Amino acid sequence: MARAATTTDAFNAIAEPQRRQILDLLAPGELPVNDLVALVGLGQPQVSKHLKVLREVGLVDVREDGRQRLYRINGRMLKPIHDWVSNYRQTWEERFQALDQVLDELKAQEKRT
Amino acid sequence: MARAATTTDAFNAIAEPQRRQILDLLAPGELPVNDLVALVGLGQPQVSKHLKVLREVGLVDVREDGRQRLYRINGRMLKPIHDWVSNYRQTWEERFQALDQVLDELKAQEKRT
DNA sequence: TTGACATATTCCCATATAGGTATATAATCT
DNA sequence: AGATTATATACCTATATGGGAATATGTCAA
Repeated sequence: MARAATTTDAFNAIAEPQRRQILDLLAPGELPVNDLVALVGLGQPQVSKHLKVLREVGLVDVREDGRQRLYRINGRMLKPIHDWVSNYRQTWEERFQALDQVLDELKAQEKRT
Repeated sequence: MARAATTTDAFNAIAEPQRRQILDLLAPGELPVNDLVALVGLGQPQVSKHLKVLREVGLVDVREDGRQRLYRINGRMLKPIHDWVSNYRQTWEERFQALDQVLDELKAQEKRT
């Protein structure tokens, strides 16, 4: 068996750095394809193909405007990733937990005084 | 160019569902390979190969114990993913959008008065 | 030492990829 | 209609993949 298709889910779609960059560029607001082409260092067909992948997993929506296609982000599909990764937050945030505890104690003390 | 190697970074490594499952199984605590083989529906060589990928991107650590290798999770490498995804949280948290709207209205009203 | 157990490695194969180039489709302008 | 612009699609190629099967490596036990 080969690797799962990039269009399988958001996990596979965002494994490609260029596609993450495209999403980052779309974050401030919708953009036509050619603007993305100018911003990403890639040819127009390549950008269109990345956009197709992002479309198929629902990470972007398109709107037609004359001969342009305005792409906009739809981050809802990132939630599963966020949820999954969040389960491991404590693994890298132990220090923060300790800090939180200290802060809580300080707060409690402050209240008492 | 082909797809980036699975060992390129955590993004690529966790695109594979079986590898996410392995991490989930390791979440409660370290496990030897054979336990993982029993829990995942895969052959031992396959599991070993997935573990190799996870090792190479630093998502798991190994400890030798006799003839067993005890694998343990190291979620630090998930933080970049968490950070990147978190930038899009507002996209799926409607409450924030509603809140933003309220704030905008308040601002507009404030200007008018 | 011989054998059983635990894990890693090698070889095989079908498949999807990312980027490149050329072309198709569609909308707008002259 | 013909030319130009904006985007999508088709085709090509090198490459890494994930699973299967067989085998290698290493450790313990009798």
